[in-house]
Amino acid sequence: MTRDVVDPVTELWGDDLAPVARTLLTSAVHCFAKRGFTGTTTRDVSTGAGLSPAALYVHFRSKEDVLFEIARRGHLRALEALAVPGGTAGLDGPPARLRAVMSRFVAWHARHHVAARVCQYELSALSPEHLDEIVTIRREFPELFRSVITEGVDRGEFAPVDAGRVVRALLSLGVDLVRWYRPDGPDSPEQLGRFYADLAVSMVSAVPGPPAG
Amino acid sequence: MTRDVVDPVTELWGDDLAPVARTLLTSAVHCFAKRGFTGTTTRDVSTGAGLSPAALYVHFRSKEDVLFEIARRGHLRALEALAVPGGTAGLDGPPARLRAVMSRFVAWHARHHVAARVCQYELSALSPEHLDEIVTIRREFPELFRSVITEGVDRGEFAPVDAGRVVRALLSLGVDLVRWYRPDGPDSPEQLGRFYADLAVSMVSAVPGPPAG
Amino acid sequence: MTRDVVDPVTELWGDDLAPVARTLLTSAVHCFAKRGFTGTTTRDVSTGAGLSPAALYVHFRSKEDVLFEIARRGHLRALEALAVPGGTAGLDGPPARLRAVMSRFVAWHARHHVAARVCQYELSALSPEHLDEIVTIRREFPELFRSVITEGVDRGEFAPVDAGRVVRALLSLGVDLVRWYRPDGPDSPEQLGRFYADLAVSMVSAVPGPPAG
Amino acid sequence: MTRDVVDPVTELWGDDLAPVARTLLTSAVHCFAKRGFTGTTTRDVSTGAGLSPAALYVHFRSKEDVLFEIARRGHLRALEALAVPGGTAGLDGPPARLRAVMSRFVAWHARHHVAARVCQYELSALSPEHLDEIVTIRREFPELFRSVITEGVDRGEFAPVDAGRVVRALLSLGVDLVRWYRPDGPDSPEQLGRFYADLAVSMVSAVPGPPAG
DNA sequence: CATGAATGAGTATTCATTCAT
DNA sequence: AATGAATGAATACTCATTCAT
Repeated sequence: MTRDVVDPVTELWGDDLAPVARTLLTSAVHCFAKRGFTGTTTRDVSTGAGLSPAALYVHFRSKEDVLFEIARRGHLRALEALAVPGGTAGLDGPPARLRAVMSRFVAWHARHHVAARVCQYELSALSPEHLDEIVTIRREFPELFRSVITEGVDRGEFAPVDAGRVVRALLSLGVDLVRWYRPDGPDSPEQLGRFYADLAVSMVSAVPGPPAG
Repeated sequence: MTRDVVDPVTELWGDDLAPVARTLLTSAVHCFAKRGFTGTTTRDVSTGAGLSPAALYVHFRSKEDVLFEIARRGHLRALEALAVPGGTAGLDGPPARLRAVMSRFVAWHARHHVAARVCQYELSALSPEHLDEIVTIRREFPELFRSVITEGVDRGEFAPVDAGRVVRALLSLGVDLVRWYRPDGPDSPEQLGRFYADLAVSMVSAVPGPPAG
Repeated sequence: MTRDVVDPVTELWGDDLAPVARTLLTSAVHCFAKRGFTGTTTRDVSTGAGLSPAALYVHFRSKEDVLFEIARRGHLRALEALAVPGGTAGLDGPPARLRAVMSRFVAWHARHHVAARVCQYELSALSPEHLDEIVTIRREFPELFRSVITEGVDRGEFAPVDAGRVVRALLSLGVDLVRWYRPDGPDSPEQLGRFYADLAVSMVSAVPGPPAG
Repeated sequence: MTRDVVDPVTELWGDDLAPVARTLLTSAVHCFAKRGFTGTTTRDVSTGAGLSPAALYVHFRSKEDVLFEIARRGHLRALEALAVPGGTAGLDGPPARLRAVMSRFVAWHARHHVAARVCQYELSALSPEHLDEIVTIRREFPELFRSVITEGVDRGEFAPVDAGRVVRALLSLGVDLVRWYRPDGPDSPEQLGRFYADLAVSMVSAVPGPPAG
């Protein structure tokens, strides 16, 4: 049951990358997360990987390219985490599906809070072309949430909420946790996921509301 | 009847600062929000204020000192916005008070989303001493929310929620919106505040929940 | 008998200067002596005199002009100290005159070691024209020594030494002491002057020498 | 039979330094000697070595570090020049040993007058730690002279002079010459050394003195 | 006379990147 | 593949000097 011995950062990179390149990306994630993209030097990244400053350029075209690889692979991995094999098809109805999507989204961001910080806060350092590519992937996330919400509303299982606003709120909860989550805190990624899934459900439930007078 | 002709950034600075110093802070807020602290040059800030690069040092000790002044004044202003004169004393009960605190918190962050971005995302560039000073101010925010939540729970007007987790979620919603809020979007700061106040209330309401079986 | 209560630096400036200008020169001497001309800022000089940075330019044309005034007045004062009223005319013969010149030269440099350091080590920062003016004054010093030595040699009262080389050695002794002299050391300026006068005499005395074989 | 084709500055650095580092030190010596440490820019040093401004930082940590290396190596070399293999052991008695030490000290300073100027006049620009290290080395020089003088006095071969004062005078003669010595002047380093050795001997010889009455 | 504000020209140092080895 | 050396272009900050008040 020792599922979690793997470093949450290292497990993000695929086999298509040379081991040294993966080491560099991992070092870059830690550097970018701590000091930001502009606050990190290529020397920081290289020496963090036990290499000379020039080594980075053997594996990547530029510092920006390193960020792009992190962002691209990070976003794809997060998407995979939501669209698990079998998906939410087997889940009976919108509430269960909302719980599933929210808890997975939150748990992934908690578990990968270091890499996710880079994916959420450093995108503005990307070149326009690279940014475009990432933005295209990112559009999937609100879409996933939106489809669940609208289905629930349409079916009458959710209160008639403004889907766009609720989706933004749900995404905010998942994204902002990379700013404050600490693995040595009280909640495991999965516990936090369950709690936030409860919040999601409460957000789409009818609320007594203030006295309508 | 144009409600707000004043620039939301400029109105943050007090009369104790020379006009030129205020112009510099305003320029710095826009620069830091767009490119981050390390991605901004002192030249960017100065020329953004219509001055020579050296002028910054007539009014501030260093680039970091500029950030500190923004963070200090920004946080104090945000706190003022929550603890308005008269406060929430006249409001009848926890639900109304929760609505008041949440809507003000959210509206302030939406209205001041540019400055707030700097206050939320650039603090790690502060010196340890300056960071300490800001962190001390920041502790007030969760405290304000927590007191409302616990009172509501104690009185039985809220569901028996985990106050710490709920507070973190509420703060997250307010904070993260500085990442995506655009004033030309569909919601005014006040509208967004009301929507998020509704969400806050739903979070502390008993939820039908999944059939407890 | 309280002859020496006056600050040795302040007493260098004449009545033709405004009191504030004298204060600035005094501050400049201390700054230049401690950090060198290039290592001193005009701000150092001004604030050392209790004034704002701009005040310096009310009294002097430039930082270099301050150095020039120090050098000019310093050199003239040193020259005055050697050519005392009555001079060495009343002294009977070259040995007594050599003692007089050397002891005065040394005592002046010891007493004014701070200002003298500036006069000896910072001249290269002067403009060519100003340097010329100072060099012209400086030529008097070796001349004074040389005339005493050559007279002693001609009269047969001194050994047939190479006057040029001896003069350079005597000047060196007087000049270099500004590098190490401390008023709280064992020797008063006058004591040091007497000791170096003895050395001067021994330098022009016939020495047993190494066995001429 | 051209005696010295090697550049007196370049020969100071050891084989442990990369050739480029030696070139930079040589350039720095010339710059520091001419314009002083604070008056020299790192650009001056680098371009004086035929390199770009950034190249200095490939080989040295800072401008101050360059000065430290010059001072450290310069002082050690000067010490070596005095304590030659075989030393003064074979020399018969204090007078010969005094001549040897003084002439070597003077000749070294004359030959290396450019580097020595930096070693003598720019030490105040060193960091406190580096200054300490140099001061420790410097203490050897007066000690070397003092031991010769006191031995001569004790044996009765020198007049009963005040060793401390005489040592300071001898060091002054050697040090101050770096201020005025020019290789194209009348004296070669060795000639000057011999002349100053004569002066040293005369300083410790009984002098007819003024009639003791 | 004195100064607070302002600035053009630096000044030490850094950094992303290249390239010969 | 990896690196030590090298560099052009910054980058935060300084400084001598000016000027309106």
